[in-house]
Amino acid sequence: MATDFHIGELAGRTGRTVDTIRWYEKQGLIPGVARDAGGRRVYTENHVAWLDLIDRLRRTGMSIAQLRQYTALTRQGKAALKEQRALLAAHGVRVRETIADWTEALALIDAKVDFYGEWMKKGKRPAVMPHHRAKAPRKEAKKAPKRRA
Amino acid sequence: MATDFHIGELAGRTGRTVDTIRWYEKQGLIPGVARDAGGRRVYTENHVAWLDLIDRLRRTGMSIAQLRQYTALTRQGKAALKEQRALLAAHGVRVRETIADWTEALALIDAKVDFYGEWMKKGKRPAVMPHHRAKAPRKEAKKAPKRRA
DNA sequence: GAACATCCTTGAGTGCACTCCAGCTCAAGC
DNA sequence: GCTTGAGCTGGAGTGCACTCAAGGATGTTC
Repeated sequence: MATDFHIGELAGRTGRTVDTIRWYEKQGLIPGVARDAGGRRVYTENHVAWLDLIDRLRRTGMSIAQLRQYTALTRQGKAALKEQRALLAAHGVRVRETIADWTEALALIDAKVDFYGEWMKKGKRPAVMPHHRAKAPRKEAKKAPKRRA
Repeated sequence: MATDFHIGELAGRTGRTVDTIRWYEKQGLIPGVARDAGGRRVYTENHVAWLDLIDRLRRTGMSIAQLRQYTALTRQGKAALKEQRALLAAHGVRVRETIADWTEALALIDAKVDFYGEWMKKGKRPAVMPHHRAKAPRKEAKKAPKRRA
């Protein structure tokens, strides 16, 4: 294929940095990276798609360690189909839980916003900002995203 | 009030560790902490509610820095109502965006799970796992949660 | 009044996910 | 054939949010 390319282009097309891509590879998240005569990494369209998937999973909270597992499974191809499916399905469950958690948080946030609105309008603190206890005091649910840039 | 308590109980009731609570205070996230004769921190029911709110905000991706800002505003009480509301409203917008993002990711994950299911059933790779390109290649959206315990 | 739990402060250490740097090689353009 | 740019490796550094440890003081229980 004449359409293969080097790391710079992959970085440009996937929105991550060259350093991150190399680091991902070292972490075992990028299978099938060839080298050209000069020792430079050569990528294909498949790598773009793969990085996009990785990105989606990362952004929904999958850790590098889990991604490494998943990558290892895909490397085995057909032989590990069941595990691949299971891993992704389990992640789907976690994502659904997190969405539910965040949706619940949103209700509290919106209620607080309204509360401030009332307070401002009336000039005095409204009766109740009802005790917004975390519903499951001991549940120790998922933690928060980190955002950058 | 005879119902006030020390840091250990607050930790127990809010699900965080004693160290974390002290660290939060140092970060400016816990206003109105009194001390008893022996120099120990004394908390009230309000602190439980406050920590629960903090927790909700943290878990939906608000950084310590933003929480510090918000805390500073609430310390000003009525005087900063508008800013308090604005900060929370802005956070609500980010939460909504993230939920949308995660929901979208979920569609991809479910599609992949189905894809694996088909593959397993048919014994051969289904025609398309359509190119799951990230819709906005350059958008650089929110990053992922961190989970622990 | 001795043991033991709980609290205090200061400061260092941890884990994760990058991110940057130094010093080098390689390829392409002029 | 020399500069320029992109890529290479190994390793150190960063930012965030805790987490732990050392060395003491205080309070409670028997």
